[in-house]
Amino acid sequence: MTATPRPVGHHHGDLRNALEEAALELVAERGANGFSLSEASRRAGVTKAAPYRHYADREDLLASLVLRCYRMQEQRFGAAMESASDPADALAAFARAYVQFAADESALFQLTFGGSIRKQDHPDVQEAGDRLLHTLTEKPRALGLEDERSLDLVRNVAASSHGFAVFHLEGVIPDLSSALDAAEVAARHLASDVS
Amino acid sequence: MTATPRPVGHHHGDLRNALEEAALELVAERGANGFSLSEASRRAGVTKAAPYRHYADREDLLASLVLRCYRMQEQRFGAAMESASDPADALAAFARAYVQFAADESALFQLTFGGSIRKQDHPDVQEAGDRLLHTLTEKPRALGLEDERSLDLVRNVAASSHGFAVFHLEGVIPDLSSALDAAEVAARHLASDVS
DNA sequence: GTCTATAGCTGGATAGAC
DNA sequence: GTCTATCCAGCTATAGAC
Repeated sequence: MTATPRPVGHHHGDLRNALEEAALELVAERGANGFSLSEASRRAGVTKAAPYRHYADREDLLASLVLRCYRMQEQRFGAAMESASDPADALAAFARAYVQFAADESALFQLTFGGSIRKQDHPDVQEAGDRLLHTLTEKPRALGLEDERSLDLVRNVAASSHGFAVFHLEGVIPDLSSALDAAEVAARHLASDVS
Repeated sequence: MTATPRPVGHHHGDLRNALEEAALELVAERGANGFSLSEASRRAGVTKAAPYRHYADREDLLASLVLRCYRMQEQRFGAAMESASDPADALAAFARAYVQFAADESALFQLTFGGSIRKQDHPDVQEAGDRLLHTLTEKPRALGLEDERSLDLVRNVAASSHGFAVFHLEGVIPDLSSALDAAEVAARHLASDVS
């Protein structure tokens, strides 16, 4: 969104990236469904045959973006929790980072969770999602939580935060600060749970 | 889903309904994007010109389904909270009903929140969503909460529950009972909030 | 690794008969 | 209120030249 995809003429070193950026533009403009290989190729400055050198088909490009989403989340959420010194703070930071990510990367987020791709058909995507969850449990675990408890909490905080993120994007909670705060409050409550 | 849409030949009394049922079938089979007027018409046993007697265009049919979703939610969530005798119980019941609804009516739910329609373009949809939220605040209000507090709580519980609903549908929390329980726990925590 | 060209299909929407 | 017929646009995907 910030990186201008240069008005290219012929060949760039990185068509994959140009196509994926164009795809995100399309999703941002037209909604989760508004993506087409043809239009993305047009915007990347290549013909619509070119993508097939890099992707098996249309879905494959989308799947690549979903993977990118998981990778970015792993990085951002990990960074957000890094400096926390107890599980509650870690989960609070995670919740805020979750909502913030959805706001910052709304196209990617919508694409990942808008049902645009059938994740069952892409084992690597499915697996990346699982791995993300497990990676994120490491921090709270390192801060003293049991394995299973940490996994449960991370999953529940993620779920709850997801709802606040969606409600923010949908305009039900228009104010980002409110959404961030609400997600954090919910996360801290879940973290204090003793059941 | 339970009502077989009869193998019709010509004219039914209720093409609108037949088309909308077919649309939900399509969403269930192919994902939130898998809907097309052509295919829905085919399944309803009419030509693809017929829908235009009932809908301005493709989006109009989808919008009608989103309205149906809001109407059903209003009814189901209202019923769920009915017998509650204090705000916490009401919100707990609301949370469970929210997740249960998503599970029962997953096609309708995905369609409503999967970005299939641009709600901005349909003022009636936007308004129905707002009204739903306000209607739902009545019960907790009747049980003693202040107006603003009730609205905030209902919105936050809805958001949190939404996340659990989505995570259940996405397979992150595969077990429905777990999702229901987790949503309820989160709701009760939010309800006990004093900030 | 990208281009041109093309095949083949599906979908949205309209006009006019019944 | 549905049908037939038709138009046009857009998309996915492949073949073969450069």
